[in-house]
Amino acid sequence: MLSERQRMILNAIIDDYIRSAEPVGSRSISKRGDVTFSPATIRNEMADLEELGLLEQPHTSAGRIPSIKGYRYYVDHLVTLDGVGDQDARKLRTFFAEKMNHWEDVIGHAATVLSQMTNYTSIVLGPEMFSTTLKHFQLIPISDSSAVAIIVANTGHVEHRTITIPDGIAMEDMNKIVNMLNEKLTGVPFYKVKSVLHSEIAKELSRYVEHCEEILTLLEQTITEEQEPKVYLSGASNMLTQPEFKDVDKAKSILGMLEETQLLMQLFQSNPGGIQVKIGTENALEAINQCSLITATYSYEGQSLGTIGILGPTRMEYGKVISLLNYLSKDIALMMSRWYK
Amino acid sequence: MLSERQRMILNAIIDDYIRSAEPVGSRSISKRGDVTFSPATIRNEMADLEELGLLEQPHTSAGRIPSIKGYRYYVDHLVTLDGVGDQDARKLRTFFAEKMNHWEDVIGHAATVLSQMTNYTSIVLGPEMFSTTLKHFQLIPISDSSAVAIIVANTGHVEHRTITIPDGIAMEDMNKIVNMLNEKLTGVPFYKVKSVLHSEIAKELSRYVEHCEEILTLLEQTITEEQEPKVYLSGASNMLTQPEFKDVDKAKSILGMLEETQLLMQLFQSNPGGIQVKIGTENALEAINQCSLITATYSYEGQSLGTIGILGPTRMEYGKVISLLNYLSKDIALMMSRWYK
DNA sequence: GTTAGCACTCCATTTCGATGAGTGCTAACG
DNA sequence: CGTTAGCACTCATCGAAATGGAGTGCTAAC
Repeated sequence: MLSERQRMILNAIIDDYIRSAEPVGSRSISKRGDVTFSPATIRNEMADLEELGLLEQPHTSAGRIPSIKGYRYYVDHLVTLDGVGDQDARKLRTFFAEKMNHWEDVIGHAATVLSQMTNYTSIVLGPEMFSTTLKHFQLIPISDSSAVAIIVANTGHVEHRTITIPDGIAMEDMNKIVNMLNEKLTGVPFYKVKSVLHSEIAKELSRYVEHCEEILTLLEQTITEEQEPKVYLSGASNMLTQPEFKDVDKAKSILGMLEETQLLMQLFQSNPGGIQVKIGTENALEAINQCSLITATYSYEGQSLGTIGILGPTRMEYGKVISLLNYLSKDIALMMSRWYK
Repeated sequence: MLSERQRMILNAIIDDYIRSAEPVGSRSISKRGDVTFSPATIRNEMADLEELGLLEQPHTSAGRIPSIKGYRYYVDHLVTLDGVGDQDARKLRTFFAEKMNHWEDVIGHAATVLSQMTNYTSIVLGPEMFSTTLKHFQLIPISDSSAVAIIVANTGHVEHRTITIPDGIAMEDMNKIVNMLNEKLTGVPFYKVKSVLHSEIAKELSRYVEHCEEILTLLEQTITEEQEPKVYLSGASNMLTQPEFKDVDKAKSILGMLEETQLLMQLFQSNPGGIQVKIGTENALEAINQCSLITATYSYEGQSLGTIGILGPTRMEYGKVISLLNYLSKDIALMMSRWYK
């Protein structure tokens, strides 16, 4: 348990370090105004905080910097949520006022705004269709042997893919089945589509359509095919403004990682809802062991749909970012419900 | 006009410099084997080449590096197209063998492969719908006041957007019009849609549908709305491996630029078809004045559809990249025709 | 418990000279 | 006359040594 004074000092050090990116000395803390003790006293406390593992010393004659544990304590107990500034709020309002055609545009654009406002990197996971329901399913023939399958969800989300139609299958038969599927599957959540298909539809169809099995399998694959949510990335180059990544090799390993969509999705795997902060080595990936990742989920009708996140150096403006993500995730939810008023 | 010997020397210098990224001295050229003159002779020629503006000297006691003009001469007269290596060819074959659902996936994936094979940054402009024709148009209602419009092109390309339906317009009326549009517009190239809409359809409809004007305007907007081609970017972090960008500020200005889709599209504006090489300051954007951009267009049925490009330092392996882009752009065309055999 | 004072540590920056790669010029060579 | 060997000169780079200064830990006094 820390004393009040220790907490003040820890807070002051982290604040300073977040601003300056340089080890903080006892003298500068003493001069800040909010901690009115002499440098010597502060030095003593700092030594204690270091013993507790909350601070570190790059070398004997330097000031202190926060350790991972120190940041963790700061985030859990000390950080003050600044709220969203006037300017940012205005920016967000104009952002949400913009008319956008695609669901995905909203999310993608949100990523851009987020990275611009924070000067960090933003990573946004697009909505998953998993929990939504099927609204419409359709095949549009393109040539003799190929067609475009279009799948619309109740959220207005559209998926489409090109499929190849095997030889010996008549378009008519396909259409019969598609019509049937539409009747039976509309309103069914995607995660149930597969079972409904097998239990209710398969037998009924088999009577009056040739090649039924084959067609059904094809369509089933088409509808249920794993559709990984899209990942939107913005402001990756902001990483380069951080002094901790002025070393090109470090920067490269992070930016390289950011290009691999697969890895990014891994980062977002544990998804308990609400705001989550992962500091330094708390992150699974080694490439971002010097970074912190703050994530928030956005939801629609109580269902968590996707995640928005900010990646920055461990020396991140936690207060600002947490407030912002909180604000934005709620606003996105709001916007979605308005969208389908 | 350069003498044969000068061309050999210029070629040798550029080759060496592309490999090493360091100023090339007369001695190392002399030792390469393909130029059998003494260092002193080579020095004389180098001085001449410098006077011609083809070479530069970072400082008096350093070797020479190619100037923009030097690279230009190299690309126009000297470069040997290596062809595509076995390994790369194999990689491309497996790439094209993969089954992909979306048209866009092919293009996006091509960008990835391209950047991996070259270790440069690849930029790919997705297919434009401009020159394709309309195959199918449809509205799917999502809620009382919103619907998803789906537009399918003859290439299998799908566009969709969410539209808001104004109060006082019945879904029925909408559907009538949509059906009509499908009849009349199928097979019409997108760039003609607007005029056909006005000349052939407007008057005919106005007779038997209420609110005709309003609906038509809405749909027209929906169909013809500027759809900027998507930009796919891959391997941006490869820039950081280049010694010329070890300075973080330079790297930042380039990577920052790469994040702005708008700017990237600018880069691709002049689009004469075939392979195009822009070296250093020949590029419009200042941010890439130290880079070269090589682009190729890919086409379908004679129509140029989009562009694939490689961005790297001016010290780029021109021969390799040009061969590769040439190969790939043709393969994409091939693939597209096979897709709709 | 707090603070002033002081010796000490160690990084960062500068300075300086040595090193060496590379040049331009001149003179000799075939 | 083209080519080449030789040589003095330039200048970036590297390492060692010197300097400065920020910050600490400890002790003793308040």
